[in-house]
Amino acid sequence: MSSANSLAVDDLGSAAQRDRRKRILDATIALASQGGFDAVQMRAVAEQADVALGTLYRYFPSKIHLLVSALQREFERTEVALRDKPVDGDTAADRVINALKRTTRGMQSDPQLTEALTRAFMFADASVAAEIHQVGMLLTAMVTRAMYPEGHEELTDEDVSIAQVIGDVWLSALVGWVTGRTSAAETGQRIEVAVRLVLRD
Amino acid sequence: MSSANSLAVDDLGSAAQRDRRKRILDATIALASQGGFDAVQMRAVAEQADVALGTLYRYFPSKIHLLVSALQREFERTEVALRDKPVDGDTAADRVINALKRTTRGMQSDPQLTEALTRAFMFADASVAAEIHQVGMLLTAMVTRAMYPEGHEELTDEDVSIAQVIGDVWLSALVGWVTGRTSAAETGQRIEVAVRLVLRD
DNA sequence: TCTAAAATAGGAACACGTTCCAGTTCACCG
DNA sequence: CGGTGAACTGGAACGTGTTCCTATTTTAGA
Repeated sequence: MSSANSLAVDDLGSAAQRDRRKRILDATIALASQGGFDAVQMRAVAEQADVALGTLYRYFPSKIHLLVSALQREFERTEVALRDKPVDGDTAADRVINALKRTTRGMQSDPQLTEALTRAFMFADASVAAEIHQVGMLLTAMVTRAMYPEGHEELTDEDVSIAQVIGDVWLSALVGWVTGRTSAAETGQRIEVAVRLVLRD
Repeated sequence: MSSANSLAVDDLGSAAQRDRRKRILDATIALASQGGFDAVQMRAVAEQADVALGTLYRYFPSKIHLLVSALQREFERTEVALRDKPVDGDTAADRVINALKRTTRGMQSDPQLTEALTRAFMFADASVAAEIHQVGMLLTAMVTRAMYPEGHEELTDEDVSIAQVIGDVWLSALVGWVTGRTSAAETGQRIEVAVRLVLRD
């Protein structure tokens, strides 16, 4: 549980290895997108990625690690997209709401994928803490960037706390939507209300 | 999936059935308390509750239903306890913080149980929506009661939104603690910061 | 009290996540 | 080039959630 993880973090590896990793994550996303969490079966992922089951487990030590890593990759793309094409809005609250709505809309356009990734994220236990933490950082980074779009100097503790609260609400709202308890409209509403509560400029 | 659930909600049933249900939930809590989510194995629950496996599934259609129902029962007890012995505090924020801290402290005194119940709650899918919704209602009820301790006439939409936001943050913080990402102290801190953000009297 | 229906017991069987192993291929070093 | 260890393949095997089936017990109604 300490050595052996030559691939654990973002450890390079050969080009062939990077390619295998990519194929695995691609297969994961494809299966999740089609059938959600239950459809991401380790044997199916291995087959579709053209690797042996044991190899799949060498790259990702569990189904949850696999899905959270997929979520991380998707989130990184989202973050880059938001960076390339920043949201507009006159106040911090408006910008944050727009950023989250854009992201949420993207996820809601692929409900099965969102269900798979969200449930994996929520189900993760302590062994996935590192990956979970990465995703959390990305999320608060996206929120704080929307709060302060310009190349910004310093974030206060309160800024970070606010971003965390917004992130928490966003996750809970997403879980509510994924489990069919709240509609897409209600989800957006709930996020907007929360942002306006904590960001009263 | 539509009829057949004569026991789904809180449907009475005979005294023997109520007793079986209680034994099952007791066994669930005992096993969870001792070994967490993984220790709540359906065969073990059935054996400890002195019930056949098929009977267990007649009462609770899945492990997640079982654990969320256990969470619901625990939460109902918590809610009653809070009602019997209301928190004190001069402002709504103080009272809410005290109520949540008391509850959180209770859960943190049994980490394995909390891990089991929290993870089940977060992993639940659409088929558990009803039970999940109950728990959510209990949570916001606890928060709004702390906000307005007196027999209160009306809650505004904003009151409910505020309580929801607080509940969301509390759940996220709990997940963070359960997965070992945040310490107990940080968890309390995070909740307090959020409450003070949304409840500025 | 007798009988039909519902509930329960007991346990086999299946699905999928996970582990493990024997054999093969690949990458690098001398 | 040959050898050595790591990585990979293919697949068997195991554990636990879930389903299913038959025999037995309990319950409710006539």
